[in-house]
Amino acid sequence: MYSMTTSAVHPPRGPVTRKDVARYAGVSTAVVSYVVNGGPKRVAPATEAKVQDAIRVLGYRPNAAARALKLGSSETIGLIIPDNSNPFFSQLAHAVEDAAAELGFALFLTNSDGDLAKERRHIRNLAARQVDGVVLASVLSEPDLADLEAAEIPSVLLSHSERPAGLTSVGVDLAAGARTAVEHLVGHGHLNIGLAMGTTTANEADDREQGWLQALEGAGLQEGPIARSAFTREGGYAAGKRLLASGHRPTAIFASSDMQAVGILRAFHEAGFSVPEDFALVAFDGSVEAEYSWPPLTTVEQPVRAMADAAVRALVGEGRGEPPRHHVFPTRLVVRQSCGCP
Amino acid sequence: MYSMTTSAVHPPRGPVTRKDVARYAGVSTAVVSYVVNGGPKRVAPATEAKVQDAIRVLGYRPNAAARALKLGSSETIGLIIPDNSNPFFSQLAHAVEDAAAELGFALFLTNSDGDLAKERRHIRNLAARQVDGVVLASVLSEPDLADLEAAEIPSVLLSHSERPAGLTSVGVDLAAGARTAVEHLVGHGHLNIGLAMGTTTANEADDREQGWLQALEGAGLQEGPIARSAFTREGGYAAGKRLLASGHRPTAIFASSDMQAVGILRAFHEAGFSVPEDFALVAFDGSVEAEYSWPPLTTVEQPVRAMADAAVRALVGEGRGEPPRHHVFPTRLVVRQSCGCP
DNA sequence: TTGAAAGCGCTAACAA
DNA sequence: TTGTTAGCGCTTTCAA
Repeated sequence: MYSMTTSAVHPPRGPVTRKDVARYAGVSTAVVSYVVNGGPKRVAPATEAKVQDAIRVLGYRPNAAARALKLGSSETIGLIIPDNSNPFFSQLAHAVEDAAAELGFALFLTNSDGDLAKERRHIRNLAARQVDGVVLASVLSEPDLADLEAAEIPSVLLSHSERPAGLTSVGVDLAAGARTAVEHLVGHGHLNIGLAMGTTTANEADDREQGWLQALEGAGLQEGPIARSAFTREGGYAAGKRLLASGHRPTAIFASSDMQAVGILRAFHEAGFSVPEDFALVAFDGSVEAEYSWPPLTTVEQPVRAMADAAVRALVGEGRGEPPRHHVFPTRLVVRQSCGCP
Repeated sequence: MYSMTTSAVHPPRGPVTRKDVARYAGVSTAVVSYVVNGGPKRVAPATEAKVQDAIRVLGYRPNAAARALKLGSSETIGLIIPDNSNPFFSQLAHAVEDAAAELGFALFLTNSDGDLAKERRHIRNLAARQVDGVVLASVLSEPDLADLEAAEIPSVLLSHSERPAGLTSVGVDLAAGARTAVEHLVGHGHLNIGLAMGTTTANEADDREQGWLQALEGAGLQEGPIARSAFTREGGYAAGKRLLASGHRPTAIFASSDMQAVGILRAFHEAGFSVPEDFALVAFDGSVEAEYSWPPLTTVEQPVRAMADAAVRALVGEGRGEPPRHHVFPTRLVVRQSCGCP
């Protein structure tokens, strides 16, 4: 008789499960689990070898959904940003991805496009997907986190300097950063320093404006003209044109984002002006694009990587479960040429 | 006796499950499923109302992990790109997210940073997470998809013009795009047209170089100088300096990416040259940054949104399950000022 | 050191 | 139209 006594000759149909591995290795499914997860029980070296072998031979790959169901955690975090095509946010997303990956978490990326309804939908969706946490760069300073709270999903807010009540957040000191920028302009001898201020859908105060004001007051200078527009290249372009047309034309401008500064640069170039000869310009964010504009932008750099680390750690790292707190990071003025420095 | 006959007075401890809803609404769990998913069986309007009510009152939210386990699909796709801080890829990621969201899929974002080992790790990880498909902008033209194949996860390659054997891919006709760009430069009367060519980790031929060559040949022109460097701003900067130093200095340059062109612009500005007066420049990609450089870049635009749509549809939309094919999209020359046009 | 088995929450086939 | 129920693949307690 040559009858087969085992059916494990060819890999089983469909995906290989832990059961197949157990059968092939001649152990129980529990042991396979212990081997795969390195615990919680120890396994005899010989047994472990058999299991590892079976895993390799069968090409076994654990099913994350089953694991997530059992554990109640998907080892995943969500990120909601206004727009991944904005270099500041794309750098942030990259950093958050890195930080999450280091802890074994995958990253769901979503764009709200500055749309409140979309933001809310993404929050809902992420909650339903049982993410272990969400990093939210909201269009509002007090976003609606009800869905996350109901699902007991921790969240951290990004880029808010004012302390949101009872929420963990990470950001920079916007006012201090802006002040440094404007003081630098004052140091160059400018007396009429304008402001290109970004606005979000929710028309909230932004500390960068305060910082600008404080620096002006500190130097005993009058308020320069203000142009409000979106935090984008287009917004900056429009603001630049308006500033040019303003009755009391400034000799220097502080822009509340690199993107706006890039737009302003374009408006000035088109009008035949040079920066920094005709106008000095200092921006905010410290994104890569600022380094490669012409002239390279002097800008207030946000420590994106550190912020991302802090956010992720607060969510799923050692900071998990700690009481809400606001992490403030220092900014750094990166001096290039747009301010008038050589 | 006042004993309670039901325990549904206050919401149950822990997360609300479909069972709680069923109990509260006085129906079976199956009915709850039918209501939540809108099928596969019809439910009487009155019953449906009761269930909806229970869902609202209890604050029920379906558990995606359980659903994924049962269905064998997580309604999730993965995206692997070299670098989300590169505007071309960040726009692509944004577009892929949009396209996926339209179909109810969430997006895992991962960056390979041009690192082959990292790319492989991400592929593995996405496979383990049972994504329903992955869009891969690989650093290689023939990436290692073994893990995806073993898990029977469909994949599509992005930005490859040569047809990868047996794989679905989407990209543009690089040679044709490059040809158009160079022909435009020829039309401006340039006789010595250089090339700034990007290189990836895997040193593979790129059809943009062919296109440049073809246009030159077609016009009976000699080959201009070539500078090879990374597809980045830094790479372009280095290439720009090399081109400037080259013995037979070109009067026009075709750059294989917007980022390189931005770097070249910087190199030229620093050396005191103007574009397009001293040098004409045409780039490739059509990213937003090209519009706001100075001067604005004439560039070969890739239809990112359409490409993302095609990729996602091939993965999880109507294209799913169809035999592998290569989707080629046409490029469009966006004429701005860097080429010498007014 | 290993195994048996309960059960995570959901879907859908089948029964009523 | 509604209900019952068998798993999906995994982890881990409890027993051996």
